[in-house]
Amino acid sequence: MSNSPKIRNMEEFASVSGLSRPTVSKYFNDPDSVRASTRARIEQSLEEYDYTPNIYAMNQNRKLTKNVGILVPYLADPFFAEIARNVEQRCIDAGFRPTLYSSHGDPNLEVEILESLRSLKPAGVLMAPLGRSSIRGEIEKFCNYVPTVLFDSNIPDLGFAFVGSNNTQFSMLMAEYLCRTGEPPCFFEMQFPSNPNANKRRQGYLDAMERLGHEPKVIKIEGEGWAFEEIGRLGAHKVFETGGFPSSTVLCSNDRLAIGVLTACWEKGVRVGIDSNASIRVAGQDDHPLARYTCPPLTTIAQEYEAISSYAVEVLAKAVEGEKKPHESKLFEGKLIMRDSA
Amino acid sequence: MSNSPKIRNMEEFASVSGLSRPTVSKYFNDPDSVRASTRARIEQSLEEYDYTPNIYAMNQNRKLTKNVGILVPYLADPFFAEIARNVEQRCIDAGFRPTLYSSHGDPNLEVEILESLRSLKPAGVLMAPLGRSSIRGEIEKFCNYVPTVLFDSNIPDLGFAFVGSNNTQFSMLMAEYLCRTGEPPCFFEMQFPSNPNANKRRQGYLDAMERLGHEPKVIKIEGEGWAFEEIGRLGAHKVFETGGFPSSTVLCSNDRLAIGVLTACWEKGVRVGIDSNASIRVAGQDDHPLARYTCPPLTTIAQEYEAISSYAVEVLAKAVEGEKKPHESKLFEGKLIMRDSA
DNA sequence: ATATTAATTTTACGCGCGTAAAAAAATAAT
DNA sequence: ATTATTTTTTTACGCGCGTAAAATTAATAT
Repeated sequence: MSNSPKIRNMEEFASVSGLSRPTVSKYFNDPDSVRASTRARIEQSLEEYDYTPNIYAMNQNRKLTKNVGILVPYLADPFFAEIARNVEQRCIDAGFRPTLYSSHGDPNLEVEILESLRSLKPAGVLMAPLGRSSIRGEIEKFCNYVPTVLFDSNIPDLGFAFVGSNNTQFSMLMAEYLCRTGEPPCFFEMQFPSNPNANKRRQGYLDAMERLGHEPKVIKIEGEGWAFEEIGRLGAHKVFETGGFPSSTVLCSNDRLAIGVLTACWEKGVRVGIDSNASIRVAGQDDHPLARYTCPPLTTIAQEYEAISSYAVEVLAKAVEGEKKPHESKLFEGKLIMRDSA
Repeated sequence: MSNSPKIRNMEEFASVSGLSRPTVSKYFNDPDSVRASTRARIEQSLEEYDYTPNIYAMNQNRKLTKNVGILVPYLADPFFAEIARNVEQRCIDAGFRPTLYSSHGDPNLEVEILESLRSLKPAGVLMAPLGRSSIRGEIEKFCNYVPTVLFDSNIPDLGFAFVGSNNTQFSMLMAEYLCRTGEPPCFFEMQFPSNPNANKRRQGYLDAMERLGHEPKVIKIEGEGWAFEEIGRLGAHKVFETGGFPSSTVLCSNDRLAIGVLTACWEKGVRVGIDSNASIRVAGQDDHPLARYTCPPLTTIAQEYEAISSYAVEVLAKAVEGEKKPHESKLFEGKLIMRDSA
């Protein structure tokens, strides 16, 4: 920072601090591992001399780096961008050095990222897998080498733990609300959902309908990939062409599908909402960042972003420290967000 | 891959390949720097023995790593997520090792990321700055150490080059279209835009209006930060409360503001679009990934994602190779995307 | 076949740090 | 003050690789 001579390496920095290099090295590994007076001296020199240890030399010999990989299936989905931001911040707070990756919806890329991640010797990885299309064998191999916590979407018995939402509860909560306030909903989903959460949500819907004594009606639409809005839009149009929805209330498997349905309704001239001149209600699930801004604003179920993020990082920290325990599956409940679409 | 013994380092790998370590090292730095027959031998062993050079040992002594940092201002904005994905892919194609970062709208974080980036000795950095709130001095310092190409949003004379869109042309194109097809538009923007592109867009609007002989009307709304949809929504409500828009056509500075305006219109019961029973037209700029799915679908100007991405990486590659030349500013034109909102 | 040039191998050193073991010093307990 | 304990210093080695210079080999030209 100052006009002091440039420090070239830890040796020189230790010298100007009046300490030995191993002591300084110890400080950088864990500041609390040195005496308070020593720590103070190092931190004072640090302000004066502006030295940063060479990250490559550090990690070359360290058993464990502080690196943590964060892998999400599709970063262009604001939902994942948002949760990734949360997780990233928690990692920093926990003293890790997070790096963000996206599989961009491609199972091969997902594996490639894991492979390149291994060469970074990460302390741990937080991974939201693609889901159905994920190549389980490869991910399993990875988990044997690197402590991995799965989030958002589960792959049974894989990794150290899974942290996510209680998707069954999501749909049950919404289905109950919709039944209470109007015609019992039909359920709108992709025929082959990319993500196992969709199955849980369908089941939650079916359970709720049975318990309330209504006949469940599930609509499965075609479409592959991660362009959910377009899939929802085309699916809804197909429904309109083939007699329309079996109920005036449509519970979508997720918000992005719902956004597509809203678009299709607009294109078809169908009014959506809860006021008197609307003819259909549409609800989603996830509380997508833009759900508040659809027309009408989307009634949905909010995920516990912060809780999921902080718990996932908490569990990962334990895994990194070598804690052994049976595979845990922690689920957070969702909250109903009532807006004007349903 | 096979049942062959595990390779521990480059020495061993060179040995089983029947070559010397320096030759193998040379290969990994640049496969084309060794004879074809040698290359073939290495690649054959590579398949058989599954060896990857230690990335930390490599980068410790290399003058230049293959790392490239990609920094965007706000990753939860799908527009930036999408362009980041493009840029990332181009970097990989060019043989770099990209890492993605987001400033999350925070100027201090932007600087922090640059600082931590320096310790990674990156070959270069592709940076979309926050804009107005960016701390120019700190970024300038960084650019003196690391070849940096700015994209999306410019900071005058900073970095090796700037690659972005011709924002003046964007607004001119849209303003002309709107004048041609209906009432001349007013311009809707934030009072203190976070991003200099907004100024270019306002100027393009003003120029077009003058040239076409219409009186320009600029509406400046309050709001800070990156929650553009909410800022647009609240701003539009304020406009409605104070006499309404001065024109039945509203050209928004960007799509996210426009999405907020659409929401406000819905909440106010104002019909948006180009059909007979609509009372207002709304247009955006950027072709946000969700612009197609608003109700009504948003008329907008599409950025040349691919062209910007590939040109930015191309220029960066030159900068990395040490090419010296005056600061270049490359701008790409936008395309009008006609939908139902205007 | 011989000289010329380019590619490769040998040899050798260094990078910046982690880390282990033993010796010395500082602190705490008795 | 003496002993026990914790912290720091010394000493020493190694990690996996980059890279320079000299020696060797292979490819090309004459």
